[in-house]
Amino acid sequence: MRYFIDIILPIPLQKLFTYQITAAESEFLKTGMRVAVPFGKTKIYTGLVFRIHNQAPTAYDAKEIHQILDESPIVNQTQIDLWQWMSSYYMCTLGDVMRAALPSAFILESETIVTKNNIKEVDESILKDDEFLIYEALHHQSSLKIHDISSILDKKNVLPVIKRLIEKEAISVEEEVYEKYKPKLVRYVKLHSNFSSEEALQSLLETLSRAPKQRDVVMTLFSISATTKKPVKVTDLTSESGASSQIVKALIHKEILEEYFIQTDRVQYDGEENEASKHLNEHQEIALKEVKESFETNNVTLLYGVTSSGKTEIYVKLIENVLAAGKQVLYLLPEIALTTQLVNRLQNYFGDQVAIYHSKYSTNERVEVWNNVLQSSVKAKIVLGARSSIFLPFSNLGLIIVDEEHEQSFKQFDPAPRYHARDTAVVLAALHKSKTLLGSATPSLESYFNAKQNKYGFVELMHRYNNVLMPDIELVDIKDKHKRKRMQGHFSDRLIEEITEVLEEGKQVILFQNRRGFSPIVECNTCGHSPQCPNCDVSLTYHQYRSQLRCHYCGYVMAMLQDCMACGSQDLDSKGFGTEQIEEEVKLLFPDSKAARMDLDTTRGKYGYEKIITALEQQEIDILVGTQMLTKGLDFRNVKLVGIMNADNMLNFPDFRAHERSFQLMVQVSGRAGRTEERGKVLIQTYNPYHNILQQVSTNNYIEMYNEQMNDRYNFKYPPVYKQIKITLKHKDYNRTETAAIWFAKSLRQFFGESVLGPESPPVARIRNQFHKNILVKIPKKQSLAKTKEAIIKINNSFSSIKDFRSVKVILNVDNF
DNA sequence: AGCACGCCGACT
DNA sequence: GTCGGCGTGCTC
Repeated sequence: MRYFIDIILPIPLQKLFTYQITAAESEFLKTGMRVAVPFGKTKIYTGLVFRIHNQAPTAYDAKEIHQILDESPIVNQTQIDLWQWMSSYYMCTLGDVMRAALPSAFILESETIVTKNNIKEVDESILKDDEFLIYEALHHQSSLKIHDISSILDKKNVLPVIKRLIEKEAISVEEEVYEKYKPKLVRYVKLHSNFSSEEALQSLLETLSRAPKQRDVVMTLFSISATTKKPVKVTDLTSESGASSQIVKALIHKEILEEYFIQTDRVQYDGEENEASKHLNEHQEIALKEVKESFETNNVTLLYGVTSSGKTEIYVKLIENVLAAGKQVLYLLPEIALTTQLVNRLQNYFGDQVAIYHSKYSTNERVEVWNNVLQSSVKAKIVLGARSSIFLPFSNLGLIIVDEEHEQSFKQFDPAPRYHARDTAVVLAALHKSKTLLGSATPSLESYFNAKQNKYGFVELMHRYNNVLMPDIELVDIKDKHKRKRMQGHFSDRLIEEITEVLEEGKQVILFQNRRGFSPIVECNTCGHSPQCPNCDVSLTYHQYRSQLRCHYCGYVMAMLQDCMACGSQDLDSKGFGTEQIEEEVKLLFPDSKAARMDLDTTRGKYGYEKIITALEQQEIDILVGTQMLTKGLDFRNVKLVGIMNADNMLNFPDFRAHERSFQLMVQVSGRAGRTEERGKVLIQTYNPYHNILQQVSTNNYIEMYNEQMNDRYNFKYPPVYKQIKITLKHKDYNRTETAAIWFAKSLRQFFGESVLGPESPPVARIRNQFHKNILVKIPKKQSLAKTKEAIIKINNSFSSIKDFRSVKVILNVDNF
């Protein structure tokens, strides 16, 4: 009997790969364990065991595996089931899903290691110059990596040289796989065992009397271990005794102290233990009861609670119930380390049972969380994380909460798998036979639609906590203000009045402008030329701080121009405005107040975001200018006024969801105002105060917005009424992209007729020197999604068998919103 | 996706 | 003449 395994490789290939194993290996291996396998001519890849069987492949000889990497599975069957669902629903390969799911430290790659061939002496005269250089280098170093060789020879392609050296039997190469995850070891010290007896200790202290500093260290060690009765960390010892690490080193060297290491988690919560959860008010109690009732008949429930209604407290009560039943909880929230505020709250209630998982975590930190979840450790009873936390190895999930359910950052756009974490969470919960709670103050149309169709349960929470009034929203017509010359820069007289008043009261202001930088377009007043990105079809955005022009699509940067590139005129003007410009105007208008800015440029780095939030909480900032980052669930006690600088640029965004998004964004930003006793104020500046969406925002009328938008969605066949798949073609040659797109669309029309839209060039037709074309397939509810996808895959296959089109990249995006 | 192989222009 | 550019095909 022969044994084989089918494995998933982290590459975008549809097929699984079959390798040979021995009988013993077949006993040991389980689905979900990692193996290192040779792949292609040289490389060694990490694969995940999918299936163990006895069917020998017919078309080829299966290779043997290189190594088994795990003692027990790191991925469970439920996860594999989820991966399969994702790969079929989102039209990507299992390898794509695997790559996204596993922390990168789990996916090892081999590195080619070059060593000297010691078997026989090499006649150095037959070596050419570059060959000799490497041969020579190996006399000093026992092994070299490809990268080292590149730098020795100072050229990119060194493989031919290596090949020649192998032929001359001067060197040999091997592939080395190494573990990327390094457990964090903390250095501890204790008294060397030589001095365990009373006399030895006595004589030691005498010897040390002539070395006062060393004596101090030893005495400090005694006092620390006497008070804490725990192992003593080297860092604690040095800081307590004030001695340098050199002295400790010397003591270790003299065998007076002994060092040892203990493996520790990188992320630890060392705050206070459980604070009892808060009492719910009557509205929250009712909502909680309704959610529980809803879960009796529905797998998914939508909790629609206005901003500041205290949804979190309801979540906390539900989490308590699930924990009491001995199950795990996944709490999903939108991207960014917005977590801080919520993390603190949850840790106050649940202590170190809360684990956190998001993109700013290092790969080592992720492995630790993964392992804690895998072992159902108490440290990971509750996982709080961004979209990728749906991939963690839960074994008995009791509840998934998707907070701020409407947020678009739950959808991954690039790379594949292009999944929506909210929808995937619903499937994941179903696999665990548990429940999903979606929460939002501005539900996405699709979730509200699902609730209305009775697909989801529905619970409302319409009272703000402490009965704080909803903010008072005022629309300011800046067209009129411009006419009457009542504008100063981008500030209307009304906004200035309100800001002044709020600042006098000692309260804070948030100004929202959904565009970063100083101004998006720089234009020459003489010839009208404006600097464009060389790689993308967009004009460069002026960033005054650092005086640069930048492309927001590819990251291209150049110094700000002194004179026009086309005509040399020095009369340059900037059109449009971003957060930077607003911040500057604030500083001019309110010189006595402290202004700060929060956008992608100021929140880089692991703690960039937190710093600004803390400063705002500590009231070190009076006026905060920011992009949509501001909307993400922040809870500020002292903010009384929110100003939206320009509502029109969001409303006019060319996307079928622009109106829905604008509504959500504006309601969410408005919710930041007046979260305590006092009623907050919101000013929205716009050229078109009669726009329906603005009217609906100002009256907080979600239902009216929903009905009106749904009407459009019905009429124009958009989601959630129709399903939709977007196909994007990319290539560096415009004509080829176009012919390819026309061919693709034509083939699609043969199947789907009028449901196919395009091909169309997106607003930014070229990004990073690649031309884009979009085709949209609209799928009526009654049309089979599976059959549609099958047809698309078939078309895609015949597409890529056409020679001219093979180099055109095709991106399939299911539910591209 | 990588990576090797193979075929063409621009340099020592 | 080689170096390195990229188009093509394959990976158990």
